[in-house]
Amino acid sequence: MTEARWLTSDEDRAWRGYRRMRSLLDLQLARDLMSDSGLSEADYDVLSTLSETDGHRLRLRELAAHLLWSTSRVSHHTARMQQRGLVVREETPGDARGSMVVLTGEGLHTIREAAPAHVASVRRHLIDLLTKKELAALDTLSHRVIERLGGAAR
Amino acid sequence: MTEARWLTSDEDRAWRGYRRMRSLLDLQLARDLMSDSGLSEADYDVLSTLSETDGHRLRLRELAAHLLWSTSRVSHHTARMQQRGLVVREETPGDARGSMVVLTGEGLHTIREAAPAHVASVRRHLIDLLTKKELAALDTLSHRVIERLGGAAR
DNA sequence: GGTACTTTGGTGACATGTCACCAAAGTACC
DNA sequence: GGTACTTTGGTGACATGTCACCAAAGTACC
Repeated sequence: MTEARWLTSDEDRAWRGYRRMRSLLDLQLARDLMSDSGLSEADYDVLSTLSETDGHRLRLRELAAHLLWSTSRVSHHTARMQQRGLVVREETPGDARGSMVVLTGEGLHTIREAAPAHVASVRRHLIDLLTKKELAALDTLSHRVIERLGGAAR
Repeated sequence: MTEARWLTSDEDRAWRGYRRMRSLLDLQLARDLMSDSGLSEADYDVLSTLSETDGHRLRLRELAAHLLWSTSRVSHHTARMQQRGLVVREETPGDARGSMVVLTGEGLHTIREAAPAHVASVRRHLIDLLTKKELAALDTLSHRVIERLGGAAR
């Protein structure tokens, strides 16, 4: 390791701040989302990812790649969401192994109802608290980190 | 709601970037930590929190407050860590309900061994990728968000 | 010191996520 | 078209986290 072994006090402060923001923000957004719409963050992510695609459908493996989840997790989670009527699985034309996860009408309705309150929550607890410069810095630095982690941003 | 209903494209880009950085960084740090030291992030957080206190001990409830965990979660998790010899529970003098979670010698040794590699991982994947200004912006904005969320930073 | 209320931590049932493994289908190449 | 290999998605066992609930102890106040 050619890098310094410890964090400077500025670095440590920023790192702890980031971690704490991350935890608190997560908790708050999850609380708001559950009380406003009865959805978990996982549910919301699945629904919103699907709603942004053509035909409101994705192969299970692609959905997993978008969400950065294992296929196993997607398989289990969508099975539960299917029980609740939010998605269905359909066969993939041309690949008999394939499983398409498709938004139902109810799923689409659910995400459309849930989105405005969720966006408001994100604004209230994060976006509206940042200056233009901070927002720009967050954008730039996060995309740099993503790139280094090979995260082929969507 | 007096706020705008949607995010502008700059805001949306920053928000998605933040979320993706958060997920990728978590996965990478957890992977590094597990392969370097055999610890989960939860284990690491418990050990490092305790190691920073006087006497390397904290009442269960205080530990929960530091970690932003439920007492139930701390109870379950420390029971498992006790099995592995990393912590023990002791009675609290002066409060017969109380449970002190105390780092064992092995727990202290474990966190001391684990810390340098973890710090290096944090540097490599985040800190060293940021400019001075970005680091300062991250510090400032995260503490502002924490404050609004009533998160009485430690 | 008795009564009502609060705090603390634990527990078991259940929800969610991970891991190892598998079967079926697809692909490459002869 | 047969053989070896890869990809896809599912499954069950298990690890981890959440939730509702409880018992025991502590506190306040008369």
